[in-house]
Amino acid sequence: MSANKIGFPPVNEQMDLLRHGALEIISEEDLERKLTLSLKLGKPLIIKQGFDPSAPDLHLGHAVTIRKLAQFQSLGHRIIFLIGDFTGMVGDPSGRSKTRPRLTREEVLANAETYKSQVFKILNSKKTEIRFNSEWHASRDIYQFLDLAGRFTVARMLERDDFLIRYQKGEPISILEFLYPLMQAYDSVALQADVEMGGSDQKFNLLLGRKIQGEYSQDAQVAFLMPLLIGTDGKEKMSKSLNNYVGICDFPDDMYGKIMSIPDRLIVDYFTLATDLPVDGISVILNDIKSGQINPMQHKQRLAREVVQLYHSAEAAQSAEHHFVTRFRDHSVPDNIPEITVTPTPITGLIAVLDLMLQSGAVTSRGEGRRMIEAGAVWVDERHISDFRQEILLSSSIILKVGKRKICRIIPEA
RNA sequence: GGAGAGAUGCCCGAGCGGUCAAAGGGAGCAGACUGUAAAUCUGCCGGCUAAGGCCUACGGAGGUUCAAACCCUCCUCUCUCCA
Repeated sequence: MSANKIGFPPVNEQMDLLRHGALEIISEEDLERKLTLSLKLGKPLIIKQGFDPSAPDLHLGHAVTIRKLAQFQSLGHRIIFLIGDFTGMVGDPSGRSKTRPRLTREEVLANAETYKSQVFKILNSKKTEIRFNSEWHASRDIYQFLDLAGRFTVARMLERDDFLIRYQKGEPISILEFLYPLMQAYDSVALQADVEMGGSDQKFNLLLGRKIQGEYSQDAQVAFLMPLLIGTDGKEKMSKSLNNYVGICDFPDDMYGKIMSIPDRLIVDYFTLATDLPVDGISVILNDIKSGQINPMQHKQRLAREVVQLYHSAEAAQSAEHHFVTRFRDHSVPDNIPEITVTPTPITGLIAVLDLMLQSGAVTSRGEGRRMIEAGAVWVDERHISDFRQEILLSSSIILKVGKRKICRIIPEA
C-alpha cells in the first residue's frame, strides 16, 4: 500500500482491477500515465459518463458501466454522473422513431431524482457528483459551437458505423444527430474529464471527446469501453424497448426468473459484467461449463442469486430461488403469489372464467383470455379449463393459473 | 428550385377497387419437449360477441364509387438523382 495522503492503491493494482471485464481501454498507456500522475500528486482522476435524461429505468446493461465507475470510485477517483438534460430539452430525433418528446426543465429534474434513487444502489451517493450538461451548453455562444462544428467533416462523421449503415440504407439522419457527438465531446472539455466511461457503442463518441479535448489543449481523456451486455433473449443488447432487460429495481423474484431465462452461453459474460465475482472464480465456472461436468443450471442459479443479492439482499435471493424452484421445477404453487379480490355474481356465487382472468389482470381482453383457454394454458385449482364459457363457483379462495408465469390467488369478496 | 420513388399491423414486407383484419418472415404469447435455457414441433397473434355478425385499422384531410389499403385532389414526412 502506498503511503500517499488519499491512499490510492499502487498503479498496477488499480490497472488489474480496472481491466477486468473491460472491452477496450484507449489507451492503456494513457490510463497508466494518468494513474501514475494522480498517485504522485494525490489527486483523483475525473471519471465521467453521460446519461440520457429520458430513460431513467436502469437495467443490468446500464449497470455494467456504472459498476465500473463504482470501482473507480472505490479506488478513490472522482465520479461525475452527467445527465444530458440539454439533449433532452432539445429533443433527440435519433433513429427511425418519431421525434422524441422534448422534456421540460421540471421533467428533467424529476427524472434526475429517479436516476439518483437507482444509481445509488451502485455508486456511493456521498462521493458522486451529479451534473447537467445544460450547465454549459445552454449558455454557450453559438459562434463557439459553429467553430467547433467547422472542425469536423461529414466524412468523419460517417466513419461512425451506425451512421454509415443508416445512410447507406437510405434512412434519415438528422443534422442534429451529427451535432450530438460534438456536444457530448464538449462535455468532456467542460468537465476536464480524464476518463470517459461508455459501452462499446459509444466508442466513436468517446474518441471524439479525445479529439476535441485536444482542440481545446487539454490532455485527452481515456476512452474506457465496456462490452454491451446481451439481453435475456440472448440476441440483442439489453434494452428496455426490446423488453429483454433485467431492471435493477425489479422485484427479487422477477430478477431471479429473468436471469434464469438467459441462454447458457451468456452465463460467464453475466458473471463477469454483472457480479462481483473475481476473475479466478469465473475461470472455474468457465471450465465447469466447458467440461460439461456440472449442469450449467447450477451456475446460472448461483448467478441469479448473486445478482439478486447485489440489488436486494441474501435473504431475498434465497427466497427468490425457493419460489422459482417451486414454480418452475416442481410445477407447484409458490407461497408468495399475489392475492386479488374479485366479486362474484351475488346470489349464485358464480363468475365466468373470462371475467376472472380479466379482473385478475392475467389477460388484457376477453379475446386474449379465450385464446389462452383454447391454447390450454388455464387452470383453476389444478383443474384444466377447456371451455371459455365455463363459470366458476367462487365460494372460497382459489388459485388461478394462466400459463407458467401468471399465478394468483383469487379471494371472493363477501 | 427541378425530376422521380415511397409512407401498410410491434418490426420488416406483400397487396394496388370487392373473395383484406390484410400473404410471408421476425418478434411476442401459449402448448409439447426440457434443466429454467437453447433447439425443435404445434397453435395463437386488433376489439366486442355463445354464434351469425358487428366495430376499429393500411401517414393526414377531403373526393369518386353500391364498394377504397388500393382511383383522384390537397397536405405532412422520408429517400434518390439533378442544381
